[in-house]
Amino acid sequence: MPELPEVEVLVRHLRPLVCGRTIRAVAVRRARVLAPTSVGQFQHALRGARFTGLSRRGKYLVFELRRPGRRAPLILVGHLGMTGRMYLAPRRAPLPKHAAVVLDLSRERFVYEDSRYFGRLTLDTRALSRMGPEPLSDDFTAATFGAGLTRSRQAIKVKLLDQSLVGGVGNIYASEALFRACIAPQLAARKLSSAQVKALRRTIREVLAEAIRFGSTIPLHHGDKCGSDGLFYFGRAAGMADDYAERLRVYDRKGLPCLRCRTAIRRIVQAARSTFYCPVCQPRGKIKPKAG
DNA sequence: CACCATGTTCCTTG
DNA sequence: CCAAGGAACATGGT
Repeated sequence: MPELPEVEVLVRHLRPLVCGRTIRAVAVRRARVLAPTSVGQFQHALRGARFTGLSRRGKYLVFELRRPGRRAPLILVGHLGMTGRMYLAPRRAPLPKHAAVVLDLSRERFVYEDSRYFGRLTLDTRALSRMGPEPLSDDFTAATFGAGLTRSRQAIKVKLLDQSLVGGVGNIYASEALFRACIAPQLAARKLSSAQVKALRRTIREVLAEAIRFGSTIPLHHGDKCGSDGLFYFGRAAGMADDYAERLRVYDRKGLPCLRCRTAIRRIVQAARSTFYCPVCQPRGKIKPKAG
């Protein structure tokens, strides 16, 4: 359930639930998700610690904890990979098959499950410092963004995914932002005009902010049962309200008519990921003058 | 069996 | 040193 908006919604949901709670016991069922932190380091650091804050950076969750007798806060970094979920569950509830880390609080427990184990829950904070500015903050300027793009020959869609120029844009919203800005995903990053850079900066902020707003209106039911975790609405889950259909305008719409011009949406593969776009609204070359 | 999947990192090559 | 491309990671759904 990745991408920035889903993480933002999750962080807002979890913050009041975890803050103030103390970790009584730490169970690691899949050591890989802690890497490069070892199981021993992880358990030693977290046992007895109390959650004092939770924020988001790009697609990362940043937990802040305090330990008795220690001044400095402890930072715990989470990432959901492709299939991760984090939630509080009753202590007696059965653990899911792919529970990776379980933190015992007093009457409940914090569960991090991830069927593919691509996510992380670690003390290593290096990924945070490598990431570009927050797309919704004032740090994300057209000037900085444009300067970064100028140095890259990569296709703009691929460049957006590497997180270095702006943090938190994933595969779905990269296609969505490019569609709204009418920029072809194959266009080399350095070839964007300054008008296109400004437009893309604006549409990135727009699609992310809209998705957060939309996600905030959906009730979250995590934990056991209800196979539809409230956070999977960003995928192609069934039972979605109608406004959902309007949210994603190109992603996963291969062969369907473009909502702007009715041309069939195309799917291509870039850097081993699907990209969806409208060949008419997002032209690669110069826009030809209409020939009669 | 085939192909697809919301992500990141590491390795190789130029 | 840097940019770019591809494999790897691991599991489940269609």
